[in-house]
Amino acid sequence: MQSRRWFGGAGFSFADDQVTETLSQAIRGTGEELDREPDTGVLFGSLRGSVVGLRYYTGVVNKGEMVSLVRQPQNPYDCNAVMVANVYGSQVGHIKRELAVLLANIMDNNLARVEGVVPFGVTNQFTMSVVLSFWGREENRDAVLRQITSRSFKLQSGPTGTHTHTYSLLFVCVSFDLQAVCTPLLPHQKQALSWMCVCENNAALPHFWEVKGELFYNTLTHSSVRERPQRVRGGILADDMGLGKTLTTIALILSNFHHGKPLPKGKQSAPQEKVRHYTHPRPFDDCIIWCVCVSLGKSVVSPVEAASSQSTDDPAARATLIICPLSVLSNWLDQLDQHVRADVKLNVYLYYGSERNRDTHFLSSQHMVLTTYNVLSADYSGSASPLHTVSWLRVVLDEGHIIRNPNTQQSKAVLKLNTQRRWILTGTPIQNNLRDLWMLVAFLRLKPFDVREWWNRVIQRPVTQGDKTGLQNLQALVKCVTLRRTKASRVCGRPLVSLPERSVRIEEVELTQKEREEYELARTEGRTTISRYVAEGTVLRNYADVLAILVRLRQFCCNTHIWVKCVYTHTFCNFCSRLFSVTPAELRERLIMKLRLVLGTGSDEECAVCLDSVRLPVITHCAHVYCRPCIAEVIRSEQEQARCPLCRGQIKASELVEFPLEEEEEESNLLENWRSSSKVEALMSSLLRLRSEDDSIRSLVVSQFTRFLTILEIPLREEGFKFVRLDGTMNQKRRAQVIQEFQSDAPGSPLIMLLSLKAGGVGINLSAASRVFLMDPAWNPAAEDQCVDRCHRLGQKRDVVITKFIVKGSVEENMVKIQRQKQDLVEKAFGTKNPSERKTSRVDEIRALMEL
DNA sequence: ACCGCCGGGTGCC
DNA sequence: ACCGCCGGGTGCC
Repeated sequence: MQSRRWFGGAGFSFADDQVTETLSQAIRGTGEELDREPDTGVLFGSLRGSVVGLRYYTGVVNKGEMVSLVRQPQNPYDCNAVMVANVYGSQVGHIKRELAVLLANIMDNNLARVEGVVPFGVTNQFTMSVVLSFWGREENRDAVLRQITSRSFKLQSGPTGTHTHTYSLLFVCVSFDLQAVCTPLLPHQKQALSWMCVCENNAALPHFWEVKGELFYNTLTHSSVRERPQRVRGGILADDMGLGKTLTTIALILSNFHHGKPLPKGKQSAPQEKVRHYTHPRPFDDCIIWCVCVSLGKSVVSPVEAASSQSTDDPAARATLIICPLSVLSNWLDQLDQHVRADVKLNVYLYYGSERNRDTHFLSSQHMVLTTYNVLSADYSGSASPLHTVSWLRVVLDEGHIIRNPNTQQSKAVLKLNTQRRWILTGTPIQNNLRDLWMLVAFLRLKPFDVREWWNRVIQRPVTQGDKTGLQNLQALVKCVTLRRTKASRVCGRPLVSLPERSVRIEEVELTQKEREEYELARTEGRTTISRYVAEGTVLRNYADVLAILVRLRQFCCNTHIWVKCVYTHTFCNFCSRLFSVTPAELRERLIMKLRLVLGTGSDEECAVCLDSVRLPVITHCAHVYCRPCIAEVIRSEQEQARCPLCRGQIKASELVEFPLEEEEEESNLLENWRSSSKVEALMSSLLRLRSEDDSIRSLVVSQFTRFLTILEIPLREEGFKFVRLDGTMNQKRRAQVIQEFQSDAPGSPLIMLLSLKAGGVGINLSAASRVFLMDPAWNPAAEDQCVDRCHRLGQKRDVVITKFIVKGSVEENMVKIQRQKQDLVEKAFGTKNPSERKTSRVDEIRALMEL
């Protein structure tokens, strides 16, 4: 098998797909190490070399095109061989032997990443030039330089040139009538629907492709392919929360079943029967779709190019698979009930629960199958996954930013689905980092950027390094697959939705003298510890302690009783000074304690590897918390040299400590010693005043600390408020009940919902509330916004008033300042900071918080 | 390959 | 003639 790959005599050309496929696999790697390569290396320099043997291969390259270099240690003619391939994985040639020795050495020892660009294109059939640039860690620069000069090559400084391009815009106007959806679509929803239909049926390639003679030319990578590149059939619907992404998607499913034709309406066809007859006029018969392509200042009006049916499409595929977080499953069912006409028989199957029907024929025969990311990845990890066997017409990822980390099982499972059309629904396409977007691009199979290398080289690195062209390329790329409107956007000069006003007021809370004394005591203690770390430069190494101190201060601002005394004494008196002079059992116990501290209090800690909130948390011996899969991947790839990404301390897989199964909290203890606090009083007086003024107004009371919510239950009961509670510990069924109860306008339904900030994050609709009390500031201002959006959304009839309680002269005031800076950053820099910058800004943040 | 390299043919100018 | 030079054959790794 292996030897065959390199077998080929003179004059023999490799045209067969098998080889091409193997090569592209070689470039892509196994998929296991997707996220490992650092994008942050520095450029050591570049040198000119030559590619030889062009006439034996079929890969096409153009002037300025990027190529990838793939080591071939098994090559029978030269174990130093370096193969050159174009963006599509077709082999172009080999690096000339003498140079290959050098590259092999550098690549095999991981001294630098080597990237190739073809400066002039192909001028003859035998050889061509290639500019090789070397990227790596600063500490490897000397070694690389030595390698290069010792073999009498010369490294030039500076990068190779890039090109700019302008892109044409696409405007689409559609008018049609939807018969199966009983809810009239708002103008912006119709616009989204028509855009989605065009994305699914239009065969035109994205604008960064140009037809040049017989070839297809990619203006971003400067590459050409003979085969028409597979276009994206789908896209990203990235509208703000509450603009009706769910409804629009339901309308899409009903109206665009096959090649722009709708689902049959009325009587349902038998499962096996192919749907050919439409008993009603098809909405698209009355549909006028015109594209106005504005290109270089000239307008051309042309009908949308009809979809050329691709031979690989399974014509029998008709089912749409919807994947969503558990928390919004019920929302889909509600919306279907609400918006689909009663006489439309839509086969919807909820693929959830242990009794789910795994029969693939059954699943294929549905119109819609609803499931969750967890069910999908659970199926995927087993043998023969039903969801991966079905040939889907369409897969929709709801809250698609869930899969932004490509290392997770969920993401891997999602990528392996077999479908013709792909959609991502998300309100927040970029949350932390540009990297978030890659996974979305990969899911959509936006060629060639679904291969990590091209994404990194054309988009990620240029943008991270502040290259304007990179940003333009990114915008062009995103634009061609994304529709994003905010509540402030306008259609035909009118706002998309006229939502009621939303105002924020900050209520400053004064601590009582006793509270102030306690707070100051804790603060002084914390400052001493942290300033020691700052002086030693060990803030990150002692991150868990620092967080613990901050959590403690933040909790003191709410109510001193949230703090669990025993944790405090252990953590601060024995533990923080020395880690290693204890027995393994003690160490383990203390690490678990820290882990609980970091997570259990509800602080929204993020994993420094995936930059997402921590999932499956583990703690290292140096007391840093990561997702287990993320840190396991680091250890797997770096083996014995594995170091903690935050403090560079040595880490081993065997020394990762997991969070033990959730123990029941001693709630009684919390309630027995109950005492009020200034913040509790401030909230209660607001609520009482509100009730006396208008007892129909409902409120969300939001905290990051679930224990604080528990504390608040006491005075609420005392004052006779009817309330419900929604937090992360509740299962889906319970959540749905609670939300329904709160949203219901039946007499005696609750006026208040106690909501944990995280649980209030995505998807749910709490439009019954028009008051939001944010009890404590969050690290991440976007989390607060998202939470407020639960009620400030479509369906909200009243003006929304948000009250933020901030304790005067406390860490909370500093958090608010940092929040503002973060907001600026997001607006300015598109939220693209690389992890090392993030880490330093973390230290700065901590110093700002503690006024050090 | 409008090269470099190899090796055979050749050999004053 | 154990050289230089010429020109044909040839050519990735």
